[in-house]
Amino acid sequence: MQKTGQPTINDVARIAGVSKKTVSRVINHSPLLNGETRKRVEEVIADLGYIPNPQARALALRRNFLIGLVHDNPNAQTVMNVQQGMLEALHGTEFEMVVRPVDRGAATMLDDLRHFLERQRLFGVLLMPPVSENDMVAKLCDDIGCRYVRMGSAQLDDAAHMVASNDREAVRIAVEYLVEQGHERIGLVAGPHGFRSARERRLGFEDALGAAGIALPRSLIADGNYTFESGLVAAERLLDLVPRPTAIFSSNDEMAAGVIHAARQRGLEIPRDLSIIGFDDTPIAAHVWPPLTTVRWPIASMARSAALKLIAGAEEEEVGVEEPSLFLSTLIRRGSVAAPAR
Amino acid sequence: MQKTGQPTINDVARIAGVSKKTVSRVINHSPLLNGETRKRVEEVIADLGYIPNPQARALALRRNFLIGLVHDNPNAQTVMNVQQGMLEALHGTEFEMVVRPVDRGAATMLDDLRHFLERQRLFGVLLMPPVSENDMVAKLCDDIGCRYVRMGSAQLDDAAHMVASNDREAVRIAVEYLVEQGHERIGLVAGPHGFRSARERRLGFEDALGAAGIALPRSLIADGNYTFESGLVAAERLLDLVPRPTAIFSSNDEMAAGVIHAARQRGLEIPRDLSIIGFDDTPIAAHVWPPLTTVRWPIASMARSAALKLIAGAEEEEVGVEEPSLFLSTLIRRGSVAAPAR
DNA sequence: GCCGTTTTGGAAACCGGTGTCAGCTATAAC
DNA sequence: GTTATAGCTGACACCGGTTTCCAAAACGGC
Repeated sequence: MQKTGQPTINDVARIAGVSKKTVSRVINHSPLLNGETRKRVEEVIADLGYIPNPQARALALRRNFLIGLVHDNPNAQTVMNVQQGMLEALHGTEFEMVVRPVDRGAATMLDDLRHFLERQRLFGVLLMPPVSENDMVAKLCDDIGCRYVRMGSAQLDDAAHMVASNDREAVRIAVEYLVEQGHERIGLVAGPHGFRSARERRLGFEDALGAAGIALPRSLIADGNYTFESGLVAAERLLDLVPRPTAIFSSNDEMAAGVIHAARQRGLEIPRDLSIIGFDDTPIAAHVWPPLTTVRWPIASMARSAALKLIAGAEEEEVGVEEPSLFLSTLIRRGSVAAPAR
Repeated sequence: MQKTGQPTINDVARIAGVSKKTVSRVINHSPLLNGETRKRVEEVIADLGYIPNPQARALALRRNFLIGLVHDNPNAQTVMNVQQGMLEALHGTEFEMVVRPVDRGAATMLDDLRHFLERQRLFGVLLMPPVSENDMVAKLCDDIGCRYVRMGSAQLDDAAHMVASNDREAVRIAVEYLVEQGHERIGLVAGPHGFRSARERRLGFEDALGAAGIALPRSLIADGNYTFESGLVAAERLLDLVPRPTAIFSSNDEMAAGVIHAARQRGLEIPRDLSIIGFDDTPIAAHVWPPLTTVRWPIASMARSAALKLIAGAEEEEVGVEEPSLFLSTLIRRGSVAAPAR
């Protein structure tokens, strides 16, 4: 009867001279346990190096110790930042991270997601934008009974289910900075329709111009889809305008890189001939030339906070502090903004 | 006795009028089954939309349907490419992806990994460079009985456990291209010590110069650690040399972006005054100005292939074709190379 | 028609935990 | 001293699959 594998709860119980159930109580920090017995069991657990089998717990509890990251975000850097924040929160806990990309276009997206959630019985999921902005997905989680936290660029939901940044205000501050520098003809490279972040950032842009009493002709707004190429195309249109805008706010850094590219291709020097501000503060912002002035989006901190919110109460230690649900973005001033040439 | 949840194997058995065991045989494609019975059971399964509970299977089989991605790679884009390739391979299967970063520096790295593998009983793991180059990790997987596939820049192991690219040859071809253009003073921004990829790329660099009969003074080799900043620092040293090198090969794109940055800061025009070739072909390569000539590293395809290797045989359909284990990188010619000024 | 061999299906144990509930102690109240 | 009460503890069923063992049925050779 040689035991080959890892110790089980039965081994612990036998050696400690108690029942499985008692060991289970120790593991789960049940409050109804005699100090004496608990201590003895804990010693045996430490002795054997016993670790509860996650598969067995998952079966018995009808719930896995997995946190899902559901995303359809095309930006690799953003997704990695979120993963990093999540993993930071999960580090040292019994939770693991499962990554689940979804196809926002697909008609079967909701069904696929439902199957995934029902099958895997995840402990909870973190919803990244833009899929997090889809109320149907949140409702699906509610229906199935799967915990979730949404991440986004504006409050959509109660604080228990949402971690948001305040993009509108951050963009307003950034564009006001352009105005302070003396810019009056400022172009906007907007994000894709249907993205909440795109809408909030555009609103912030309009807020700033409105407050400064600067008119915003429709022609100064160019659509993009958050990719480098779309930023390049949008910039080409904006730079063809007469008179040419002296500054451009791009709704994310990758498109801002495209704007820089387009400007350089036609011989414009940045920031002398054109000022540019981006959004996100991905590494690309620091690496382009000139370094990009941009709005730092604290997405990793948001993800960390969201993950902590998700597992709050499940862990041994009490959380104590409530996780914040609103994060403020800050303007990072680098070298892509100057006063307009007179 | 209202059943609320999803159907179980018992429901299927009861309705089909057979035993659990028989249903289990159908699910697992046991060959010893009457065509008649099998068909009836399959109908009931389809009717009920029955899906075997992964947690229960994991417990009974002592093996999870999770594939781990173990990595300590600092490059977000590379990690995302690998994830994408893996997920592509896993799509439509019963496998999910669990991401597990490890801390290469930590003394407890191996122990942490062992605990992770023993606890979670993953089906298998994919090892990304540079941790994949650590033979201790491979040995650990062997000891524990966890399947694994290593990804890397050169063959380290038998084909069943390894998917490799041929960096040395790819770099040789890239540097030969510089030589063909007339460059004779070519600098190298090397990768960090201890990285196999860094070593292979350096060897390829030396191969090309050796074949061309060009001497390689030690001063033309600058160390980097794959980050933008290290590329910038390395380039500053190389560009201070007299005579100045007319071309630089950088062991990855991010450092190449740093080289471009450094060159521009001192007023050099690329490619007129300095030719640059990178490695990886991450998006940054196409987005810097001028667009970077680089070696495309097919990391996503490699990851896809590695994942398929891992799950080969576990899936219903026979794989049939053997997955390739050696991938060739190709030179992507963009705008950062020209003949040296005379 | 008898017996041995092969195919098929069921009962029960098992994987390693958790929940329910009854029973056994202490302690407190009378 | 007896009883009510609360606090621990353990026996047992259960989560939903897989596996072992065995019996029954079907088949074939003599």
